[in-house]
Amino acid sequence: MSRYEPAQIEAKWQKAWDEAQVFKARRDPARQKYYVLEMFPYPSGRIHMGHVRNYTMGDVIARYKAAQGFSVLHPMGWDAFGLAAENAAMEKGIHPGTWTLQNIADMKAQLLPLGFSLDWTREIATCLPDYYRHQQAMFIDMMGKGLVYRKAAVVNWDPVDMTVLANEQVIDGKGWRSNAPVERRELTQWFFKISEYSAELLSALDGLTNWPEKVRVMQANWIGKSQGLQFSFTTSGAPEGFDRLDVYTTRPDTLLGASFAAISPDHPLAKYLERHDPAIAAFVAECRKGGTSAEAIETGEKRGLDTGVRVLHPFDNAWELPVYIANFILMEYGTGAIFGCPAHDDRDFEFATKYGLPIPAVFVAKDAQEAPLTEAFVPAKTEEVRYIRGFAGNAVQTGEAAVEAAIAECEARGIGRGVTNYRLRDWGLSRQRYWGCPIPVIHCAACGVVPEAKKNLPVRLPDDVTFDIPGNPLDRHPTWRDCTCPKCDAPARRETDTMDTFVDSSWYYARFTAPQADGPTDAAEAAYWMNVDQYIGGVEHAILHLLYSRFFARAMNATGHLPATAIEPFNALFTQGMVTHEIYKTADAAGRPVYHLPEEVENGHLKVTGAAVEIIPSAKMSKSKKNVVDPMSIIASFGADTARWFVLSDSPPERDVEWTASGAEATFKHLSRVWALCSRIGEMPADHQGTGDEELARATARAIDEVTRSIEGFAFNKAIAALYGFTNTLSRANGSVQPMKEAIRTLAKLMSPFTPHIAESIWAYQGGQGLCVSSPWPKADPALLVDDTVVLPIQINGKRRAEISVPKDMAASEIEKIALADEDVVKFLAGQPVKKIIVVPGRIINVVI
RNA sequence: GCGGGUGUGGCGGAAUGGUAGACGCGACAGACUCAAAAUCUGUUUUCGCAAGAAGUGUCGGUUCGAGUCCGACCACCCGUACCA
Repeated sequence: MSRYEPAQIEAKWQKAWDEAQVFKARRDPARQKYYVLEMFPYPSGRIHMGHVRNYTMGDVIARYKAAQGFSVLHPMGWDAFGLAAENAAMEKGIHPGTWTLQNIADMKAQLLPLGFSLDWTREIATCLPDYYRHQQAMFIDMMGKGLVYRKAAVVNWDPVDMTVLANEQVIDGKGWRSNAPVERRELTQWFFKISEYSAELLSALDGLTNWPEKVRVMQANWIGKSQGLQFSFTTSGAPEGFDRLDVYTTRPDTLLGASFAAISPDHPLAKYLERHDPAIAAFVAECRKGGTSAEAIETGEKRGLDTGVRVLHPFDNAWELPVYIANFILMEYGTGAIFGCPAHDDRDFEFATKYGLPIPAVFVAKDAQEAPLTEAFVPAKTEEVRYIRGFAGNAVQTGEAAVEAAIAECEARGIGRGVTNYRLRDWGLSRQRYWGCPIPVIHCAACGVVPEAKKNLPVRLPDDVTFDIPGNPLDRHPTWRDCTCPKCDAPARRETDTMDTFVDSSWYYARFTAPQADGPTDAAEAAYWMNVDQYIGGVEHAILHLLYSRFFARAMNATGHLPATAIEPFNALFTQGMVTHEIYKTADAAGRPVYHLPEEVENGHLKVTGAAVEIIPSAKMSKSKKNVVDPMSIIASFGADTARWFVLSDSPPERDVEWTASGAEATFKHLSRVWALCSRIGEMPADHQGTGDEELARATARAIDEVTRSIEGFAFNKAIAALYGFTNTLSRANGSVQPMKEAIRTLAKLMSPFTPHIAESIWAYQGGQGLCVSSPWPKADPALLVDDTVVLPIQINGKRRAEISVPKDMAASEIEKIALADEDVVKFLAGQPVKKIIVVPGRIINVVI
């Protein structure tokens, strides 16, 4: 065997796999299927270490499951619509489609050398009409099922560029290009009725036992089921038509601590007053400044304005509360109006203090006296409190029981009713942008809003668009926009909004099961391949993408595109950590920050100019900060197997990992050692009789066991540690020829999910049958996994003082005797009486004195 | 602000409530070499000559025994509905 030259062997084996079509997924009813999917990439143009890590994990699972005999589906595609393409169009004058397709080609060329076991015949790109026509058809089907509707919603509006901004494009409340203060503006937009599934999306989380607990908790909190009281305040001094003010509260037990009521600036009452009162109009206008994100709203200064309107406390009509307009109240949640109880809510306390409102306490800590509060008293749910203004029912209750009692009592008094509320809002899918899936709807003066006829699908994006002026080019494209009504043939206008790109990624997993089907899916293919058995991706998608996908699968079932068994599309989920890197920063003459790629920097200085760079510790790799490590240079230097092994070797997959290149070189050295070991074994004389064959067989069994269990548990770093250990054992072993060959073939097979190319070479060289990739996974002989003796540490008062070696199944009483007779133990006891001795079989002995 | 997570040697990390630091990197020493690189062998938590002591972000608790469980905090990361 010659030197280890990855470039040569990797190309050779990739060709061999390709010719044998080993990764082509075939529907085989005789075999159990396994569908492994990694979150498909956005085609930014370059793959980065995060991609390599994600796809290598998926590839390890795919190759491992194939070796276990499963019929594996492992596809890849492109989440190809999105904002970045339009930004590129504006900056570089290149068409978003051209830019995207070129990026796809570039990224695919970078992915191929990594040797992933992907079925490229199923490749899809969401920006192609072949894909989005089915999305449009499903949208029309969903309209038919009442899952789509229009309503007004707020967007970020850049008043200078006269365009809608994404939250990402709002920086410190200002437009990223214009630098103008952003305003919140209402537009009529399209929505999916995801809220119709709130209860089910929540309860079905219990069944997702192979999802990370944290993701289920985050989704549950996001859906946010709450039990509360909805009731009406009677108003006083309010304009006509506003006799009552509906509020929703999860804390009706604190109703007697009410100090004020507050409404959202988008509340109908606020809008009415805005038109009639200049002071209120000025305040509401002020509230509309800034972006729409929850973070911007919640972290901003809490401000309010007394409207002059009063509401009457439902328990006492003589008790009036002022009604404020407050900038932190969201119209989307509850009724867009609240009552404030400053004594028992931090935000209300801050508000009441600021505006000089009373702060009456409802309860105190059990043994405390009532005293003026210096901060809100918000006890943990279980904490015992003493109600001093409680109602009859909750005076003896705490926490949730008090809330329930309060609801019951309010209902009995005819004040409101108990209501289950969800925080989850309907999914606004309208985007005022070009590079997305057109919403297949036509606005007709006579017929109203009409879905496009299915025979006219796809509604294709026009190619002749320009990005020289901000805004949606579809709006100013008359020949595309003008059309005829599919119902009455009258001249009509096309919807110019496109779909949120989350729609594209909410059903791609289903499309992969039949990427060439005439409809969105094929019933037989979907029935065989769905669900995804293992889904792998970043934890940043824990809520939105995964929740939208869960909703969409249900919608596809409702519209006949997925079977009822596929409404939870992902059987198991694994969330991987990010790949991070230092950021290298200098400044230009004007003091603006300039970022540098890692390869431009050496020992804290720029290679070219020698200028010192500022090193910002570590952050998620992002193009704008230039802290991306290009995997291609590692593949070029050391090969794909090194890159694959290294990204999985040190860190647990769910944890963030700081990229360091030194480890990559070390991995290459290790693979070279394996190669040399393989040569050495291959050159052994055929009749060589060695020693320790029994121990080698035990080590082999242990390696099979550890690697198998580690892969099953997504502990790839531990699988690799076990492979290091086995390699070290094997390189020190001096066994007979056949056992040595057997051991290294097993090593190759165990390595093959991680480093498939070198594994094939070793397999072939050591006389393995056929291709390594198609060979079955080894099984460990259970008899070789158990040892006859165990070493037991002996603790004295919890500190390790000695150890003894005893037969595996020795009785505890025997172990006690031996332990107490141990020389070191006797020395440490120094004659003191033993109070207690704890023997944990097979584990430890603790002597308490 | 709110929801979720993470924190262990010089570094990445390992450890069903049971020997803290597996495995790897780096460093150091030795072998080989005229020399270096490469390779191989060994050492490597800290303090201490040793015996021993301390030690898993901080403070407190439960336990025969805590990195692991509980409570309070600190720092950082992710998400926060138009980045994907």
